Amino acid sequence: MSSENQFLAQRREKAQTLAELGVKLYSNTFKPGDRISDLLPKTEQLEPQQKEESGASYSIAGRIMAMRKFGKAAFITLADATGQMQVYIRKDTVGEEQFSAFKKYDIGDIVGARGHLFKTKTGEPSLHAEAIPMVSKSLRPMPEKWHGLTDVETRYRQRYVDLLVTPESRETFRKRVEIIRLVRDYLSDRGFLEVETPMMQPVPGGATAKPFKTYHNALNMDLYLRIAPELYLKRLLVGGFEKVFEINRNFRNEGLSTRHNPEFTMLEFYQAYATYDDLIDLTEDMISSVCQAVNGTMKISYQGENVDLSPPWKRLTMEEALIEIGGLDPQILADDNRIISQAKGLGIKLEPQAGPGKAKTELFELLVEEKLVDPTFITSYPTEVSPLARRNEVNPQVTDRFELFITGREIANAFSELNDPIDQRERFEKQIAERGDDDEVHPELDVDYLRALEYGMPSAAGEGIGIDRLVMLLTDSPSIRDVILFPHMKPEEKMQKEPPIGEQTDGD
RNA sequence: GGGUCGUUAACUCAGUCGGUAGAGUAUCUGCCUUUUAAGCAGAGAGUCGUUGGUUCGAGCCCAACACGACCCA
Repeated sequence: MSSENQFLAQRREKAQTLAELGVKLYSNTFKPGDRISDLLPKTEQLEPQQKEESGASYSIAGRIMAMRKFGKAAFITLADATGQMQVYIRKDTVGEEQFSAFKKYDIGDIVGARGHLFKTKTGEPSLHAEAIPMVSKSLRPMPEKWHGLTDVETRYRQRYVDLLVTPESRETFRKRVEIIRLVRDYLSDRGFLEVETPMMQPVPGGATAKPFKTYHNALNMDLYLRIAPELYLKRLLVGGFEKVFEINRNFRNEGLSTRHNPEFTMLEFYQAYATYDDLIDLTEDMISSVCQAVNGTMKISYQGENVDLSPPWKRLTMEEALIEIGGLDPQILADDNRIISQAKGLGIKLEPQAGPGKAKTELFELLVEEKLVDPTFITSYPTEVSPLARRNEVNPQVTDRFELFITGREIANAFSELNDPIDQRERFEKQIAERGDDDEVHPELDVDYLRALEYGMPSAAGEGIGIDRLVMLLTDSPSIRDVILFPHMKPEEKMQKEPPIGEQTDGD
């Protein structure tokens, strides 16, 4: 017998034995009437060794997480979606036939249990089973009960196992669901319409990033997985919807890291007749209230660092941040040439066409970003690095834009939208001229978007929030892979060699 | 793309100076009708990530590759 298959073979043999005893291995007739989280409170009044007076019968279903077998009795720990409960099985209760079948049950099997409630000698709430039907036979061993699954590679690749044995992981993904629901409700309650715009786009726009390319056979055309929904959402403002949002996937064909997955979830929302100032207030209120709802507090800890999300949040212009936090000399900042040479002097590589705005932004990323632990809005981004944002009326070198930083990371990016079609066309063309030779980024003029603007888009402000990063923050997760159920991984080599389960390769 | 670290039983991990591969859990057998990391006795389980190299001899030394983690770009 090959060692690789020792456990698989043993379990298949047991399954075979059970089948011969007349046990259905994959029955769909058992329907649990109760949830474990509902039963546990019913045992609260009971004394040790006391059974529930009514003697009422309950039924639950779940996975066997642990077994403590005796000769003619056993305790098993059963887990359903709501919690865990101990089930007591004894030969003289379930009968000889069922008990001998039960002896072949394994940790990992999904079973039903029907019986009455009681507390054991030690006060453990338990269900005394009168029946313990098999629901689904497991053919693979579960990870060790005490240490659980700590190998991160296995946790990411086999998330189903991780979720089974890692309560923290289940908790993180439950929180993720709740965070998204709260954000959705927050915006819906304020009159935003949730919409869906194309994920496959002929011209990928709305951000500077490398897109994934695909091909539509019937239409005989290239398409790109979207890098942002922005340009479509703003078309909807042209169409007369005044508040819209979308929560969905964006795709960027770039490197992977603890903060980057090739597909990630983005919230974008747009509000007509609003400016970026209005979105500062909304963002502060939304994120802090979501945190309060999910964590019960606004004072959280992220990877050992204390973060206070209580409003109001700090607001600084980029130049103020460079001076106050980055320690930059205001006189250098005021001089275009000196700011560029300062950036180069600190080892920042600037492309030849890069101007002072780019240099300031790079200096900000180097000197300031990681120091912004408590939430901070940074405003007055250089026009040079903000191709879609509206210029400031007083100082056209900067835009009416902010980014929100928490724990040194960008969480949100927002601006008053550019709705002058002439200005927009010029900025696109300039961008393309600068990026024209960069096939990977694939800059292209979105003429339909410009046509839409020419019909007239109301003044508006829009914002994007990286949902994965927000979830990381609110669940204290160090890696984006901890908040994405199935993060992208290279295929594992051995999966190509491993024969499918049930295929007998040994010759006995 | 570069650097550092890791990969040993199903899981969690040891493995000394290069000299026959170890433990706990899990599994199997026996005993055991209130245990809870149940217990007691016994047993089985390994392509040491892969491929080469050095060596009388490699889990250990060297090289390349694969996958992963972290840091950097």
